[in-house]
Amino acid sequence: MRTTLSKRINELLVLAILEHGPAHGYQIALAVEEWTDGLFSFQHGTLYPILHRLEGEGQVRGEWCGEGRRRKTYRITESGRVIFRAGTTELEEQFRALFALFGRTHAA
Amino acid sequence: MRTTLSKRINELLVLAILEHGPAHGYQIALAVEEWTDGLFSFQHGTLYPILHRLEGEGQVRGEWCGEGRRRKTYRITESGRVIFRAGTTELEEQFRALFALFGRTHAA
DNA sequence: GCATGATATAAAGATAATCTATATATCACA
DNA sequence: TGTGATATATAGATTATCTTTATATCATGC
Repeated sequence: MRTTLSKRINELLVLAILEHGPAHGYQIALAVEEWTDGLFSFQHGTLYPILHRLEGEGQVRGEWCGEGRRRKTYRITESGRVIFRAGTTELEEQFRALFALFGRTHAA
Repeated sequence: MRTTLSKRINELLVLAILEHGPAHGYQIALAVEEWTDGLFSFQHGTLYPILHRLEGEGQVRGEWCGEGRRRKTYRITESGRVIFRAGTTELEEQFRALFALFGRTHAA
């Protein structure tokens, strides 16, 4: 499975939040938890490396802003948008196949 | 996320196949690949440890059969069936929430 | 003024799980 | 008799997350 399912989902979650507008790490973590009714969540030790990874790959762009308290605001890039759309489509196909199999079994 | 998503899915895949009838490891791997159109698959280095784990937890029962070529046929247990149904239901809820978030973003 | 808890980011180290590779062995077919 | 498919197992490398710790600001109550 070329790259871990969880890893792909985590990255898509971050991109999904940023599709709504710029946000910094802490906000992203809160938004994911809120919008999925707590079914998905991030530990910060998980989230920040993901943000750095996505930034390194050019899918998001971070900018330090505000003085005093350091906050890094992330925005999704055009490349990130393309990857987000492709990724969600692919994941949806995968889960259709998965639940088709589960459903077939339920019926049996 | 109490236990890895991938781990849970992998276990559910095995249980789903065994809900259809007894099978040995190699058959399970083939069936998963076939029934999900190659979207999910197992390396044997992944599958056999999972089978041993599930057996240890009483979700499946394995029995050596046939002489000469060693083949271990697995059957799902009653406990495994209960866990399978609960697990698929839970996973479905989780994915409904996930795709609801993705969809909301698509619309934005 | 100061302690506390929420906000905010980062990175090192432990843990968990899969993947890769290797080993072993049978069977069918050419 | 050699090759490729069938069949299981395990050690070791890799990957990714989780836990923990460190640092720092801000608001609130005492």
